[in-house]
Amino acid sequence: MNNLPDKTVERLSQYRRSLNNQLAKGKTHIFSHEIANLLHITPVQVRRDIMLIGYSGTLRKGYDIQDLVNLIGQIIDTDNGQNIAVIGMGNLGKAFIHYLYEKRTKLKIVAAFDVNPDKINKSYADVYCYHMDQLEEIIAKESIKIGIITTPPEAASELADRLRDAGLKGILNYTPKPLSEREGVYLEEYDMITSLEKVAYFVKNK
Amino acid sequence: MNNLPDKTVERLSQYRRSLNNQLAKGKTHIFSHEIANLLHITPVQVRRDIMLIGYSGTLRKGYDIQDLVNLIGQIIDTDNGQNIAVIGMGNLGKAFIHYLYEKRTKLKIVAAFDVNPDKINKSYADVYCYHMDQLEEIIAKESIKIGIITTPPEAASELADRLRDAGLKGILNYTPKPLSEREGVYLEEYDMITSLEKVAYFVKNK
DNA sequence: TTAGAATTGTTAAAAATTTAACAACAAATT
DNA sequence: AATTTGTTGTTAAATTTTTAACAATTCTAA
Repeated sequence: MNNLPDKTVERLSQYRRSLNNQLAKGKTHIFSHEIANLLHITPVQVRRDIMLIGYSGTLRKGYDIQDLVNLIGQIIDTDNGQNIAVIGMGNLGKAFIHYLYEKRTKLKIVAAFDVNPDKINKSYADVYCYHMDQLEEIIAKESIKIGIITTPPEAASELADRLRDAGLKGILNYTPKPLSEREGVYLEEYDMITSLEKVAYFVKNK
Repeated sequence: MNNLPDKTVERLSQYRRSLNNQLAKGKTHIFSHEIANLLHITPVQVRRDIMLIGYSGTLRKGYDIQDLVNLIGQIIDTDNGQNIAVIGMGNLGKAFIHYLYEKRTKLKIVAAFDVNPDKINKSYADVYCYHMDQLEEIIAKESIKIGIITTPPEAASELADRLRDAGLKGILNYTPKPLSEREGVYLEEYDMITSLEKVAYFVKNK
């Protein structure tokens, strides 16, 4: 199950969350068009994605939600979960920590880093904040594999080097300054202003 | 200039920011491969995007950065800018406000809303926070056209209705619960956990 | 002054992603 | 029992997005 299209991977994550919500409501089965409505995509796309991961529903009864959730978990989670660090304990860093707090997910934020003494040596939503100097030490100790960079943009590039050298395998860069690729590190960029400007453009032109 | 591909629109926003950085460094011209390096995409893609917006560079001299910035502005900005509201003054809402603070952009966050008395009737980075009850009133007064929803997910759907009824044309939904489409409102969803899970998947499988 | 190198603009090809079409079949209805 | 309806799984078509290829042109240097 290692050749899924990028877009399918993104949707699997979304399917799982919606499906978990449905489970919580006591639903046990769901049709492709119901999933599609939840995420406002098309039913075909849902069926196709589900086909790609090799799951089969029951005709006229739909998909067993629990089974599907489990299978998606097998595909996108690792067995023991993955440990994550947040670098930069600003609003955005806190937002991430808060987001994952108490969520049933295999992804676990196990450390935060900052340089501001007001933030260091305290916990926020059970995540302890260390001084940036301890980056390498804590990454090794906690076997952290993924880092979320939420510092000011000037710091990002040097940090990415340190993270790579410390053995991280994935970086999610939330600063507006794009990073260059580093061998052996999967890099995902996200820029909040781009999203906003995209909305602004389509508001203007549609 | 109203039929640009989605992906091109996203990149234009990124080009502009990088180009402004270069301007600030005193550079006046830039080659397609330089832009490409800054954003780690290919030079062809840069040239193609620039072709699509109808700009021409000078052979062997590259693109005039200021001209290009101006043109991108004409395309993705509106003449008088667009007013934006942040709904939900949590970490994420604050992160957005902070992000846009003092940036030279036509997008302006002119109001924030919350229900928490600790947050209401105060300013954060020059953005005043109102009680949610005043939503319609302030949207009308400030002619706000775009809303960023950063509340807890339970509140999102009802809010989207109120925003639509109040005349908003674009919604950026940052809560993990996808909204359904509303006639006449451009909707962009973004989910932080999806980004993370995507990174986790590719870390696992590559 | 000619040859070589660098760079744009654009058409065409390739790759990725989405959508359509429909056969297969289970359940519900007549 | 036959017909209709609803739903999946999948192949094929369509669309969108990216990449390749290269002619045209300008600059540099021999």
